[in-house]
Amino acid sequence: MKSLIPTRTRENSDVRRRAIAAAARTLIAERGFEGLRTRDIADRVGINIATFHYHMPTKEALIELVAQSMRDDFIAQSMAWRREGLTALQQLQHEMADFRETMEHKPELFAVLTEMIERARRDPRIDAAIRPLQVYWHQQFVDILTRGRRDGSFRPDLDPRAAATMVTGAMSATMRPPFHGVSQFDRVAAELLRALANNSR
Amino acid sequence: MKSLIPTRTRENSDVRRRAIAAAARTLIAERGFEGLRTRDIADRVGINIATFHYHMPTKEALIELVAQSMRDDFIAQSMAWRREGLTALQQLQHEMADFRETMEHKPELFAVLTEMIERARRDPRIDAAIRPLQVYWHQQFVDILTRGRRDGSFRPDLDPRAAATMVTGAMSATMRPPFHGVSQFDRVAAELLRALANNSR
Amino acid sequence: MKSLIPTRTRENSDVRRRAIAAAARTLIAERGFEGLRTRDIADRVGINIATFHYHMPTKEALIELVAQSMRDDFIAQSMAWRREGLTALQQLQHEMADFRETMEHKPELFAVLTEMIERARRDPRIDAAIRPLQVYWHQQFVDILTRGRRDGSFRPDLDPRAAATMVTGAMSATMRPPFHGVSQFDRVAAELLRALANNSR
Amino acid sequence: MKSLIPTRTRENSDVRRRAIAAAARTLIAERGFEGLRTRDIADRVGINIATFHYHMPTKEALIELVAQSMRDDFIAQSMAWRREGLTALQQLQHEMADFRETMEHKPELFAVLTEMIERARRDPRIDAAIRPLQVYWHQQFVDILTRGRRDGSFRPDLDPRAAATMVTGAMSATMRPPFHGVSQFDRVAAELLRALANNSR
DNA sequence: AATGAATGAGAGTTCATTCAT
DNA sequence: AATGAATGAACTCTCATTCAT
Repeated sequence: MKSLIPTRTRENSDVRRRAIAAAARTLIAERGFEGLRTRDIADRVGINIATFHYHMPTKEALIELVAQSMRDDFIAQSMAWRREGLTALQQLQHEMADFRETMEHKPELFAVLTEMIERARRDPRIDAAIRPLQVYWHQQFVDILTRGRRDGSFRPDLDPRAAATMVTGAMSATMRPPFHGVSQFDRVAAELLRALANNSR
Repeated sequence: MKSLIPTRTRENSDVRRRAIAAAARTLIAERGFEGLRTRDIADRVGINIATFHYHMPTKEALIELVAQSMRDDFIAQSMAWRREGLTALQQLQHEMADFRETMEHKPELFAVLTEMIERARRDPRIDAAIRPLQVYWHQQFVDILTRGRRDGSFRPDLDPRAAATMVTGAMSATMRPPFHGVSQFDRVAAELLRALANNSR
Repeated sequence: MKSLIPTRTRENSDVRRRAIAAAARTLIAERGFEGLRTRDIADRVGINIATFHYHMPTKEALIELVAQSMRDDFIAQSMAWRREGLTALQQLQHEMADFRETMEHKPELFAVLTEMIERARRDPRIDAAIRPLQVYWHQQFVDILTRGRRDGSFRPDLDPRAAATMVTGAMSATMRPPFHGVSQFDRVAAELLRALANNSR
Repeated sequence: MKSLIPTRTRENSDVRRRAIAAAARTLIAERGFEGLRTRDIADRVGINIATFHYHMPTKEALIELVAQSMRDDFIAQSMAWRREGLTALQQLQHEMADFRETMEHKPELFAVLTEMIERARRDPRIDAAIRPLQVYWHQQFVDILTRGRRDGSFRPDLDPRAAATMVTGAMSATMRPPFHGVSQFDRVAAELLRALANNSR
């Protein structure tokens, strides 16, 4: 049985860490890892730099925390959005709509994510934290495409893994300069649907 | 007769600038902008940090130089590889082969490029230097796809601009973690060709 | 019980700032602005250069602080020395004695002041900080001379503002090379008194 | 017998040195010793920094050259302005007029001079170069005042050396902030004349 | 849990001076 | 006599981290 009182501090500490991660994300989106300063994060949270380090041993740990928080949010989001009883095509369209939604209303998320992907190249810990997110997302498309190929809505010559990379790659391209933005996304999404469609029947 | 004692090399400014840009590229590929230190560049070139600043006023200027050198190299490369008298499909395959070639033998180039794209988000000067490269590359696919659609080798419902983004996006995805590498590229390239092919005839 | 190991002193910010200003003054007196180095100041105060910058954002700010501290000290001094119920002549003699006192026991003060005056020519912030000090000092003589002219102890044809400049200028001349020193001052002070005296009665 | 040809180079070299000294003066007037950079001087003269050092071994030597050039100019000026057959009072008025003239048309001269006087405090070589100039100027007033006291135009209780310091000090005060400018000078000059005048006859 | 003060290590940049031609 | 290239030594300032309270 847990103590009835102390959760207070535990919670507070956790609240702080979350606040720190959130502030870090905002700043990474604004200035990239390059311009990320622990002091700015502390300022944004409204705490002293020493207090920051009380909650966060090192900057490395912070970055890992951010990576984990990205992954957790993403997975949570995906779970929440999970729909049952849809055709493969419908599910694909939903996935695209979700992506579009995020692009429109939370563009910082993508900014942070792309920074992370870049950093993952050199930092195994970031790679470890981010990879599941990417793999999970990719796998969703693999599943959808496999199902859709089976039920005849997608091309029979489809290679699900390669096609999933094609889909995620094409969508991702619309979140990076120079061809980013929702209108670009819409045209690319439409093209993807045509590219996957089974025209032989 | 020249002195036998190996004097410190005195190169002309242009040679030095090129060497500096090259060293900077290598270091950006290795450590990203985040870990780029002017002193390391100077060391790599084999010059004093003051000499570095003799040739390069500021770090900002250096980064712009690198961006420009990327663009120039890319355009030069494209020109060199330009082939005449090919069908659209053949030309597309050549473009893909060129990409694969670079991915296999000069992977740092892509590492630097993706860093630049990230930075372009916040730095208008980098954006200005990099954008032509991206636009040029994209446009080549637009042209190929337009031609291929006309001659019937590609789908008639193709939206050349969107499809070009799809192609470049899918290819780019294979140069970033977690699904990078030539074998991935080969599968994605094959998938792209199937996705573009005109199956109706 | 306190630790026996002499811990690095932790002072509060205000004490440190004062110490920094004092050290800066000494160094300016010794080497002028030309030779003023932040590291030397830090060394003199016994702190790390980073600690220096914790208390002092920039060198510019430091110089302004020094200017302000000069002004504050000067005004405080003047207030402390203020005497009541003296004739104009007596007050003039007191002013001169005060100047002589400072010249003899705190010559650095004048060295710093003259450096500041020189710098004020190019730096509006220093000018703004130093000017009140100069104006205040000048005005004291204007007041004394006006009073003394009225009561007949000074020449009736006296132009108080011009004469005040003459007095301060002559006195200042004895704090700069090549004719500086107290013995020079004494002779000049005596000459000033004769020059101001009302010989017509 | 001198060579008939080589004077060319000698002259050129001397011309260069003079140009360097002139440029240095301008820059000292503009930015003080604090902001004096050899490169700026070279730029102003229109030569390379290495060429500068060909003509000028060190910065120290340059400063000494400037000091000497100031002295030489001053002495030359004084000689040129020397008038014969004037009363002490007339000569005093001429000296004042000359000062006023310089203040109005060559204010940089005073800016450089005051910088030099400040530097002389710490640099014996500058002191050695500048002192003659100051002594010479001072002595001229000593002579005038002595003569004027003898002929009855100035106060009989005049101490010529102290009074000369008073005169030069008062005049110098009008070339430094905060009370500088020709109108200030005019009032101070008038006051000085009244202060020196013999009112007893 | 929080903070003001402190710091080592290093960052980019500057500058008088020198070298080779 | 002139110069492009090079450099050692310093400079101001920054930043993640730690200490003492």
